[in-house]
Amino acid sequence: MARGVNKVILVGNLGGDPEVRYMPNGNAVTNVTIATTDSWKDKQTGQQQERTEWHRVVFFGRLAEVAGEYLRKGSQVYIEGALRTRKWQDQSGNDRYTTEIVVDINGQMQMLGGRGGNDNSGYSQDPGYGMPQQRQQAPQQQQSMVPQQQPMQQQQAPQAQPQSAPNFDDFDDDIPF
Amino acid sequence: MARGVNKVILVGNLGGDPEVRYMPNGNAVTNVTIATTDSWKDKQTGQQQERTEWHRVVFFGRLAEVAGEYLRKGSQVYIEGALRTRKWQDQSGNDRYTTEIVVDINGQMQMLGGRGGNDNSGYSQDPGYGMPQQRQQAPQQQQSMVPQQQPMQQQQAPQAQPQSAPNFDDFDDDIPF
Amino acid sequence: MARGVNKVILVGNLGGDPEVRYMPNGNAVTNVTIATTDSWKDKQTGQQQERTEWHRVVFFGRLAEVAGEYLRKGSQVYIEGALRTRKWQDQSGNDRYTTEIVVDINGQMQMLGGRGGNDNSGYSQDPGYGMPQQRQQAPQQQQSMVPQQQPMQQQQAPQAQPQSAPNFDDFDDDIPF
Amino acid sequence: MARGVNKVILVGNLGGDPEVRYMPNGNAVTNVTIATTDSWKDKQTGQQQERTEWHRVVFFGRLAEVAGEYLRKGSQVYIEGALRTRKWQDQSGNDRYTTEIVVDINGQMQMLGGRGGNDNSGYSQDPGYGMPQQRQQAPQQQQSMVPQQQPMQQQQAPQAQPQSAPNFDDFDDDIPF
DNA sequence: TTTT
DNA sequence: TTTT
Repeated sequence: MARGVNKVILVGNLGGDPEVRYMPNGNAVTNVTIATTDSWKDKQTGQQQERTEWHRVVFFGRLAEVAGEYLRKGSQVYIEGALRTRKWQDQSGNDRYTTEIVVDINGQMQMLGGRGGNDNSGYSQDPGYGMPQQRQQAPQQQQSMVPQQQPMQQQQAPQAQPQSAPNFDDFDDDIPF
Repeated sequence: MARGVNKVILVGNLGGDPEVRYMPNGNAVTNVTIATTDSWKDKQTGQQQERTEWHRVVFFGRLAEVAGEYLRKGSQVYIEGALRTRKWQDQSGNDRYTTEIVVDINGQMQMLGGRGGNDNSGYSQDPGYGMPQQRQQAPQQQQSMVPQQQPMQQQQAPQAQPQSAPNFDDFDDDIPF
Repeated sequence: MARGVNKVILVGNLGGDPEVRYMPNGNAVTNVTIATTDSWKDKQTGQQQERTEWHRVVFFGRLAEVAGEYLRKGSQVYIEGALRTRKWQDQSGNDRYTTEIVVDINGQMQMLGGRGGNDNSGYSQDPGYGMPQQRQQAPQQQQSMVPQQQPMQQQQAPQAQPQSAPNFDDFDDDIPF
Repeated sequence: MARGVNKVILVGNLGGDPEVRYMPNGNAVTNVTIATTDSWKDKQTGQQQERTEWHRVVFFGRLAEVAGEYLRKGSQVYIEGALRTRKWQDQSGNDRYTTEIVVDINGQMQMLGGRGGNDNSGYSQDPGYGMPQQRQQAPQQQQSMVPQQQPMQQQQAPQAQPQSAPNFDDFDDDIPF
């Protein structure tokens, strides 16, 4: 069903809580950023160097639900997905491109470790891997309200592809990454 | 040597001949674009759909030499590398971001099949996998001249990191991808 | 759906034509062996060394059909699957273990290159990637007859798991690999 | 340097403490077993099914030292390596084959989570990821003594390959896996 | 047993 | 811009 292979494997930590949106058809789409850090010794100076790479990851389908429910800022996660570069227009009408890792039915997600990041629950107890973190309000209800009133396709309306990526309308400026 | 895993695996075809540059220290840096195509049947219409993804791949070190010498437009290739998002400024001074797959000493490259793409040599004979394609002029000499006169760091001069990505000063406009 | 990740990625060549069997329920199961070759320079002697690794690969489901139809001895292929070690008894009743790479609905298979291996058709023309190689008899009919008369589960009959591996009852001795 | 790709990626937990041996040249070789568990819903019965796969992993070089020092029974780990099937003789002189995942300079290892397994230190405090677990005696000294007096090749002496896997002389019988 |  |  494909000519070629397009595969990304990441193990890293979430830079913030997941952002869950709902498509008009009710399907969840969850965005996270994942940091991977590389360190090496500089050959010239002998100094230890470090570089953190931030990855935009978009979950679709069932994994979008799971990611939204179980992942939190700081969570360590294994993901497997595919690269996709989206074209969009900034407010001056210039074409911009953003590359994301799409994790859908063909991908995989594994929560790692037992300290599932920051649960923001006010007490430090680790609810544990495999045990859903309780939120004050059911995330499905709470979050599905907003995007249904204010659908995602807003900026990308003319494109209207089935698998189009969500907008990032909560970014302060036109630099999505 | 790393906190996390940042891995990309691609199997696809080159969209054009490799572009080999040389760093001031003589190291080669080779850029290619690789297409991967996904196809699926639309659930609504039952129509066969197709989407081609284009990936920017940057080879460093020994693989930069090999890629420049053996790969050609159309070549099928397996690569393994890491994602890196580079920040750069367009001519209006706005920050832009480009995501590439870096293939260096930690990565891998495998030429696939036996038809090593288009050799542009004027006759259709396939020189074969494992046999260097002769060019009119030795690539090392021809190409190493230019960047040594006009070094790559031009736009990124203030940064001067050992692992900084090459500039793309031959692009006609400010959209690198 | 899984605790952990169990993933194998191979690019190599088939050591022989695929062997297609059919389960009592009509599902195909296709076995191939794939060679991957590693070469390196011996640090002591400076000699070029080479080691070929042979991998048992078992396709299930749709990919079993595709592999049986399109792959041939010598075909270059990309596969992605999972490791599975099967326990079996040799004729002395001793436990033996065989490790295979299972490529099922969670896996992937990509035919590479354009020379799809040896087509055994008596002329050297390459039937081409994406064009089914014609056999003398329809493989489905021809091959589905035999296993239905003589089902695969023979030795493993008591287990009868849906995803149990095929027997290798056509091996001359008790060493399956 | 290779024809083909031979890559394994695992995320799982150690079934026991690592076993570190030292080659006559002083290089460490560390063996662990890693469990990955797959679960799925049986289509017939609707029952949740589970299958644990055990993988033999052999670390060489620097990662052998790191694995021996930081990993413990229960540790969650990401590894990337290559498949290798070793031939050996059981006590009846019959050929046997064991498939392992070799993690050497070309591979990768990442400790996951923060609870680095059981540290056997008598108190439950987690020494933390990235902080070496102190042993009563320096592992290098303690362990390098024994294998130098009693080299690894013992059972496999006739083979004496540089990269031969260590014996598992603490297994009760001749079934290495 | 493959391939280059 | 590639490939089938």
